[in-house]
Amino acid sequence: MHGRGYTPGLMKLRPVQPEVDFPALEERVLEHWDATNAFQRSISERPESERYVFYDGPPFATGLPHYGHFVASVLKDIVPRYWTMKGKRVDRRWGWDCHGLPVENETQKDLGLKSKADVDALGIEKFNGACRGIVLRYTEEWKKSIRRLGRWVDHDRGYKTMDADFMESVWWVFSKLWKDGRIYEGYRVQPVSPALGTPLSNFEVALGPQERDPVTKKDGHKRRQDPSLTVRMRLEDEDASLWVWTTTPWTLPSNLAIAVNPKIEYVKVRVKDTGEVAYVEPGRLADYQSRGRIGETEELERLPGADLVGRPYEPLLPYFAEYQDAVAGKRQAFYVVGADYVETTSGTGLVHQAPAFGEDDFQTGKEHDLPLVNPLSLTGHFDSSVSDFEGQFAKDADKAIVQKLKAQDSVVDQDTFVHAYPHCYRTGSPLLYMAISTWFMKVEELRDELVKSNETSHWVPEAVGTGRFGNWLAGARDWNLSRNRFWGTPLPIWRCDEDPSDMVCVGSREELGRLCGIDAAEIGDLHRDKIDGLTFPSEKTPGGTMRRIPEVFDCWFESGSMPYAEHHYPFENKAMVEENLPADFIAEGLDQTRGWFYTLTVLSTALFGRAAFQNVIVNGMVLAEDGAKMSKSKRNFPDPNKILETLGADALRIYLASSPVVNAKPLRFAEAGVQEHVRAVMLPLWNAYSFLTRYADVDGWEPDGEPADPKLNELDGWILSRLQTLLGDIEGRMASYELFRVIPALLGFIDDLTNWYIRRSRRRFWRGAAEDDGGDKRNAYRTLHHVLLTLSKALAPFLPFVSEEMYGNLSGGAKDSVHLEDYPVADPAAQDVALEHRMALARAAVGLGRGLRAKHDVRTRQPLPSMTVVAASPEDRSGLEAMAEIVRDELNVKELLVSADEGDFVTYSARPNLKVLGPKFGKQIGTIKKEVSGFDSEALAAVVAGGSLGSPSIEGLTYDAETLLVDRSSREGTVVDTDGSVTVALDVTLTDALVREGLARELVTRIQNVRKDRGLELDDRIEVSVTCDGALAEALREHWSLIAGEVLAVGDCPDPAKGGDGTDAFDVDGASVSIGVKKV
RNA sequence: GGGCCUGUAGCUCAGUUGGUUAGAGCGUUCGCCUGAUAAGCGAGAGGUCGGUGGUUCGACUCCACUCAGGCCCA
Repeated sequence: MHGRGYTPGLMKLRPVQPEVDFPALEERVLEHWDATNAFQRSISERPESERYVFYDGPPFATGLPHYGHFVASVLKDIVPRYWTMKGKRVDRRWGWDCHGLPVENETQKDLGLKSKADVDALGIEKFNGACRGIVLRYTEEWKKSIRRLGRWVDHDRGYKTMDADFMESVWWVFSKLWKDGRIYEGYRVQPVSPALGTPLSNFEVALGPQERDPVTKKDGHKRRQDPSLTVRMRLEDEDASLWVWTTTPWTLPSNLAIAVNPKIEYVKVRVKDTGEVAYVEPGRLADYQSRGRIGETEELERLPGADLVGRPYEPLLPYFAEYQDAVAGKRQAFYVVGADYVETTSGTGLVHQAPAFGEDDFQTGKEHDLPLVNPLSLTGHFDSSVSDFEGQFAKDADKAIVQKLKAQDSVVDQDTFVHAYPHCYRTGSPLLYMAISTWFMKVEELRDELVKSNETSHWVPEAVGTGRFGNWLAGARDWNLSRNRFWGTPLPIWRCDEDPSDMVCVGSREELGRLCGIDAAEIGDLHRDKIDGLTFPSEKTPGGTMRRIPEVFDCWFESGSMPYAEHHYPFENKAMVEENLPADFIAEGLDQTRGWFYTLTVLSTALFGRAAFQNVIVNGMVLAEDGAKMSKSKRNFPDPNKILETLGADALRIYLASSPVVNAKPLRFAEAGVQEHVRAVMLPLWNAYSFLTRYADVDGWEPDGEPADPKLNELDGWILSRLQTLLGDIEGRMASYELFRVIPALLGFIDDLTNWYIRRSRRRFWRGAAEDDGGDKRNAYRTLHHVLLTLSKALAPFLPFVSEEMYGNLSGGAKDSVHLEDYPVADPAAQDVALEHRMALARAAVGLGRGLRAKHDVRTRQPLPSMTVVAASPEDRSGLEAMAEIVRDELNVKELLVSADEGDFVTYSARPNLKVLGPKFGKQIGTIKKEVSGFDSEALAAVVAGGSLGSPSIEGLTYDAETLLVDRSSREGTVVDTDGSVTVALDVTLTDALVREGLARELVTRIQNVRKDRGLELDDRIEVSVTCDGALAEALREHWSLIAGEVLAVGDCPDPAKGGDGTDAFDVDGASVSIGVKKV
């Protein structure tokens, strides 16, 4: 990058300014990657024997990428980059999901097609051509955004589910299931949009018009008014009727049974006016009567529903009367059945059953072996079996049906009924529920194996795998995998037009060609428009012609086939695919639990008897900042591309990767959150990097390849040890795929590096070159260089851009890209736990000291005579003594005293340690609390010293260091503070000499500020003039050499009485001073 | 309607087998430090841990019910 090539090996560091434009830097890095072919090389330079298998879950390209895709993409980039640097060969191929209803809907809209019939009229070929045309219309935008995000993925060798090779593999998958006996044809009651002439998915039903119920205030389907008809069905074995209620008169021609609840009580009544005898549920009868729909009745008998079960009745309408006949000694239909679902909240308590037109009816029909009659086409028109209404639309036929029933005196009551009812999301017309022929995969029989193979997958978070997904597998139902649509992979079933049971499942183009007697090479595309016309003579049925059934696959079947189909398995790459099952890693959103995760698992288990993936990270949903769904119309979220352009991809990546969203929780996306990561991570990191390069430049230091000595200076040893600790943390967290725990560890390290290591080491770098420091400065450079270079590698998977920039400069271009490097391995031997501990003590002491200064209003520039640190353990005391220099310097005190006895500074109070005492003395805790609060400081001092106290009232209880928690508080009137493990006491006595030294430091700060204001370079030398008097003047004279050294002033002490060209005036503790600075 | 998840400071989130005074970051107030830093440090204010009831010596934590939101399924 930066337009120059790297010379491998060590070289002078390029000085880097603290001002930085991350987005511009990232653009340069992207160009560098392109120029060096870094992505391809990151794969090809790793051995084929070390494969790490990644599957990309394919998105639809019908919309633009949004934050949800970004989250998944960040995960799908970090993990493969990490394992690549760990030496693995990680192929990453992009995938596009091309089929499915969203695409068809979009196309229908574009072409102005309202219904399935319109599509038929246009022709499948044209329609599919249009679908193909729009599927990939946003791919360029996707490629651009994904590239800008820094995700490395191969688009050129990507797969599309509409490619003929992919589709052929899907055929193979299906044919394997077919051969294994896992496919069957069945019926399923589905919502049908008669206007579209097609069944709808539940998803589409939910898209339909919604409205709030005025009574229950709950959202639901749009409400509509339907006819409410109560009819009489005449019993065959008694001169009495069954009263039955329905809101869908058009289903009455298909009535085959009446359901009662065997457990509830019914009555037989005589209507006084008419003499009619009828059965009905008594509560419902009362309801009819209270509304004046039925006159007075006389109760004849009470009986449980179970007594009605089995009784035969006359068909209401004649169209399917043949099912009255007994077959094998059993009446086929037109009798009363028992069904637990029958309730008494509406109707008559007796429910009309048309098994083809309702889920409950269908299930009841299945249980009682009722026939399935459906006289309606998918467009809702009666066929010839219902001769009186043939050709009429079902809903339109309601009136005529009611007329006919009235004419034959079958109507008890006619009314209207308002209820929530699903409507078509595209045409607004009410949906019809009817049993449709569909193709199923047997999944229920596979449940145990599914659960077993899932146990071999590592889920992040774990609870999704065991809970949501595990439960779903355990209760899995057979998978309806056919759709009555056009743009999809056709089901490869050819069926004989003479004998529907004569079927052939085709598993390849070659097989189809052979059957049809054409050259397989002529069969290119496999979409419906190309293959529906291919027929062949039946082998089994003389004279029969085999034609393909019209259904296409549920597109989830295709995405679940992706591990095989992306490689055109088994037609190509057979051994490779089989060796690489299951995948090492996949990642998708929580919404895919029942989607991709499920279909991958089902197919892998059915085909190969194992899980499809070893590790999976599940991400949560990205919401808008207001907690609502991100919505284009509401404009409640910032443009993703704009975030990338203004704040940069690195910041966005770590914002997402460290948020709860990578642990399957919802994230409220906030631009301020991204900004915060620029501030908290990117800038400090950059400033540390800039610090090193600028000082190295000023000093003429160059990386010399020599390792830093951890023993020479505690600070160096400490940060080197902390680096190892960080690497160990990252290693563990990446091994368990807990990415959200990586960035916080990094934040802690960056804080240690910038706010302690560099802050404390500043003077070591600043020290004049001539000064003899025993190699301390050189060691500091070596240390910081090593830390930042190692960090650039460790951060590369997470912050691929800034780490590339840092690596390029710090390594002298050892490799073309940091992403071609090996990941730094944590070395436990290089950790110095004791050193980390004593540095933590020192930092605690410094923190307390700063707090005391603030509390007693003594600024840090004012030197103080001494501070005493008290620690109980000898190890801590010697540790603090070793850190005395650092603590003194940071706190600006002349002397650091370390003491074992805190008695002079603190008083003790105590609480019982409930965790220890609770289980043993449960009910006596109240007494114990009272006793313990009575102990005075001196008594407790004995406990602190290792002694013990007996309990006055409880037998067998002694209070000691284990059973008591001792609290410390500073003694009245002392300048003391404690955080429990460390106590510090600050001596705030001031002498005139100390005051003068403090003033000298004030002068240093003022002069430095003037330097900064004038824009002088770090190493510019200056002449200083100062005008002041009194104590300030004395301080100036007394400490001139110190001041001059700090501000890089040359010459003798200026005469404060003379002044000179002083222009910047300040107030120091009420005294005025003016300062002039001139570059020499 | 069913399954699962979430609800803790103004905001984003931690909170280990139940244990005492519920933490962090951001924001806010006051003070401090600063020639790497766009930063940093210290102190303060800010909480009925969604609600109700239960188990227990003790509940943010366990149980039941309930309210609100989310994902999926029906």
